[in-house]
Amino acid sequence: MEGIVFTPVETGSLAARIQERLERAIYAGELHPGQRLLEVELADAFRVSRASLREALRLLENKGLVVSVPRRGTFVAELTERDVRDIYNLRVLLEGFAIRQLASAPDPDLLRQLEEETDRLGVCARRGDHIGIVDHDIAIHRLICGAPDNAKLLAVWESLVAPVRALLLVKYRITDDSDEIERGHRGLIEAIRANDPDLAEDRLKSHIVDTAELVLRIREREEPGAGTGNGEG
Amino acid sequence: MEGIVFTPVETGSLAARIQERLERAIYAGELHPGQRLLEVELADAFRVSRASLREALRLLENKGLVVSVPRRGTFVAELTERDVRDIYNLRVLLEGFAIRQLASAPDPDLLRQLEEETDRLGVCARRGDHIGIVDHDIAIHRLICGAPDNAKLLAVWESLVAPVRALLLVKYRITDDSDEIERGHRGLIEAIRANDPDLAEDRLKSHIVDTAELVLRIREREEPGAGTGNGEG
DNA sequence: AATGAATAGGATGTCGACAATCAGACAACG
DNA sequence: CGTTGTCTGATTGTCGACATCCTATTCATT
Repeated sequence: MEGIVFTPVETGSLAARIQERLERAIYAGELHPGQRLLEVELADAFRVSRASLREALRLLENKGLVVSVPRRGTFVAELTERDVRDIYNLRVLLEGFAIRQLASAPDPDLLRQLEEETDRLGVCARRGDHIGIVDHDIAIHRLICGAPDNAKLLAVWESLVAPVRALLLVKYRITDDSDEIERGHRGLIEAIRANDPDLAEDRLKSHIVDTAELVLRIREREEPGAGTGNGEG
Repeated sequence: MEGIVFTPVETGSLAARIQERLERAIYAGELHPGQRLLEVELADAFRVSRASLREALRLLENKGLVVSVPRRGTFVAELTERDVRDIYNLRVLLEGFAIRQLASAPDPDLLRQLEEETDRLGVCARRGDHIGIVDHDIAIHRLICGAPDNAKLLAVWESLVAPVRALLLVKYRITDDSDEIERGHRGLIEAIRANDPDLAEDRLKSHIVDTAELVLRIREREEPGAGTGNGEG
């Protein structure tokens, strides 16, 4: 009876399930940034009442995937170039702090988990499984952020994960150089294992900044007219 | 038509107003940490429907003031010692980053605002106005966090402000050494104006850590049996 | 032609009620 | 005596409908 970890029991909760469906739809691009989400229409589509759907929208709002303005409606969140920069700068700060602590006192168990995720990341990369790549990429960075054992820090990081996921999907839809993808993360682990906080932080910073710049270039190429979205919700 | 700042138009929104009332009640201690919030009871008290009240609870949940577990109910959030440490460590990270940027390139206008708030802080301190002290204390740190001009960073900081406010109320209910309160913040401004990022970050860090330790001591003295609350919401 | 008001349509805000589910108490059984 | 099963009261989850407010069109006026 010890060490056993149970998978979370089906949370049920209509709102939670709807929230997940909508989240996937946003990631899949079925719902475009800026698009208005009509409550009655969606409630009808999901065969639920507006009350449940509104609750789902609230959950989405907490995750930062939609923004709702009173009496005006709810819209799929738009990420301006500024938002992207803000998010990545914040990631540099948070994850930099985390990886620095981790590299100062490497935890063998955590290192093993990091390598496992990176292995899976490599498999997905070679397979061209973009969604899998993103999942494992995020999992790696989540592990890093969990290192300081600061629940609040992790929670804050999680609040950024939704837009980050959307951005990574954009990135990996274009670039799927499997070697490059894997190499970047191996370098991080290497620096951690080497007990070198400075190197780890530097590599992490480069890693994140490079991604940000790449994502911004892709966005600019695809949607030259973007950047007029709202900045906050 | 420039420089004009409009006061936020009456948001109306029943849920928002209820949320504010509940928030104040929590700060005032009328609702104890861990206390269950019955929907029907509260809805009845406010003379609104459960729908509006549930929405208000969701808003509170976003602010981290309550935690709700599905099918079990909603409870006033409890802060464990661990939570306090996590929050203050995170503040050190966020505000340290912010004040470092600010001290690297001091903005005269921002400095003026900081001094104004500190003046008001001093007035409240000498007057023994605890709530006012907390308001201006928070306002000062909010200004600092706004320095990097990173909306996400500020948003994340705001997500910590509710528990921080609650903790500061605890602190200033005990210690109202008006000189000490004002001096701490003057030191920060001084370091910023001196264009000394290292000094500014150091002083900020001490300032925050000292507060955290003091708050923890007060809590321990007042509620020796605390610390069994949940850790996350 | 441009501006402003009045109106019609539609979407969100709010409400009260029903249904599903959980906590606790109590009884039955090993 | 401890454990399991059942029942009951209470509370959250969900629903459909009405009220309120916003948007956009239309039309009169300058």
